[in-house]
Amino acid sequence: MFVGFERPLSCHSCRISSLCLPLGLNADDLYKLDEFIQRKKPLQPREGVYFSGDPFTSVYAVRSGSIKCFCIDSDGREQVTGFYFPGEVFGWDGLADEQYQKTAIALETTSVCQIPYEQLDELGNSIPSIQRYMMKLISREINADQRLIALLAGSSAQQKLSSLLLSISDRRALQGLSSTRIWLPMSRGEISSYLGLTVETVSRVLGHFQRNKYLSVNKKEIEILDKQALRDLMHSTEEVE
Amino acid sequence: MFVGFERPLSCHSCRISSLCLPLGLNADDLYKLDEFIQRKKPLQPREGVYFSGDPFTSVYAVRSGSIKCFCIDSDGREQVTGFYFPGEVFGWDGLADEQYQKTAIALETTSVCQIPYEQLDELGNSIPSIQRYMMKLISREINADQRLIALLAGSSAQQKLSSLLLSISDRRALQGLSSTRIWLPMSRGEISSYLGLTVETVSRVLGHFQRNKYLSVNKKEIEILDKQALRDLMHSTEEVE
DNA sequence: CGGACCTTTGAAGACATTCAAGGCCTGTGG
DNA sequence: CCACAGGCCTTGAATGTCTTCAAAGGTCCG
Repeated sequence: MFVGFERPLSCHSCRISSLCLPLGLNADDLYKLDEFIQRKKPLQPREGVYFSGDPFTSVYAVRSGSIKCFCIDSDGREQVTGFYFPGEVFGWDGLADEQYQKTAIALETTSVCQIPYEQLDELGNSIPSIQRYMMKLISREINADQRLIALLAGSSAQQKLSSLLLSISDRRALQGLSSTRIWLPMSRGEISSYLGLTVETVSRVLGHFQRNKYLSVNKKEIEILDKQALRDLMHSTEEVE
Repeated sequence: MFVGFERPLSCHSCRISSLCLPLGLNADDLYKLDEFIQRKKPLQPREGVYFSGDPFTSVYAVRSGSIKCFCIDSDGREQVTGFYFPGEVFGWDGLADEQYQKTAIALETTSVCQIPYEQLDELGNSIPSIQRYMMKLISREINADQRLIALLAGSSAQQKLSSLLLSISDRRALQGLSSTRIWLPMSRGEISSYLGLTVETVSRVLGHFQRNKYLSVNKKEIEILDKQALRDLMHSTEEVE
């Protein structure tokens, strides 16, 4: 059974809040749900889960590893719309029009659970708590997206990076991993696309954070040295040098 | 009964695709649904529908007028996350955590239908098509949000404005109104917040569009003179000045 | 008529981008 | 094992877009 955790902490994330525990599912219901969830064999790095235009069949929960969702916009550039870590659910973008709007690929060796929507839907019809839970999951994606909108619309490069790093830190912590030593599965280019910046800017801001001893950066390994400084960065328009 | 239309056309919108017609609801189901939808008395301009922190009770459909949703971010500035026009549904932001994350207010004299979620949920349990429809509605909000994310992350001021104007134009057309002569219910400040720009930039870009004969602008009345030019603007990185 | 608010416009400045070059790491083939 | 090609990341300098600051014109409403 894939296990998740409670509550998203900031933007960037839409967690499955433990499909098992908190919603009053009894063992029987749980078993039914578990029954049709498919554990696919691990995905290789860059391997796709679904592609833009594919017919919508399922949503997915990350078990281990990480996923990025993106689309190609009119001028041919890849636009990343989300990163998903263990315990988080992705794939709702296909529901509205019965085909996926985005492409989802693994950033590293990753395993996901496939949850066929047809069956989830049927199960939801017989078990209201499942239905209600599903709605909350989707709604959570909306909240995460809208927080990202606020971030993109109203923040500086430093604030954006800071927000993303803190979010990943929190999400890693939920997996029981260190919240200060984190490993970024995505490239600088993917970060920059997600945050609406350029690679150079991402690189420079990371350099700046490092010089200020907020972080220590070693390629994709980041150690957060001063979490409070990063948090402060986000709550004020004026900033320490 | 509030009536809606099919398919969102771009970002910025999450339409209710006619709660009545396309989903195989029979007259009976329809009656049940209609029964508990509350038509509230018209809202005055700036009057609130719900406020950030209020307990979640309902989603709302715009019948006439327009709504903006926004939150106040850490530095006290208002961050607009969406505009909603007739036929569109808002309020899902409250579902995940059982309280509204945003504040929703009327931009003009506006009437909305209140759809109590508790009852909608119960109805959904007995009528699967309603349930399924509800999921699609939410999913549509996700798609709209993600398109907005792509717009905010990857576009210039001109592209952002252009995208918003075209979207409003299309949505107005769905109401049977002119798609070229449109009236903006929101202020420049609200537009700028939504698009992640400043008022001055919005004003300048509108001026620029006007000088280029893409638009004719008279305060909140906009006439689109060259829709293709606006569309072209969005699909190329290089542009005719 | 007066004041508040919204909008426009200008000039200066900041922040992020663009362009360019070099470094580092990885994998491949000699 | 080393050489080399190709990513990816970093750094610098110049440019540009958007913002900030400032002021003035409009409009609405008392």
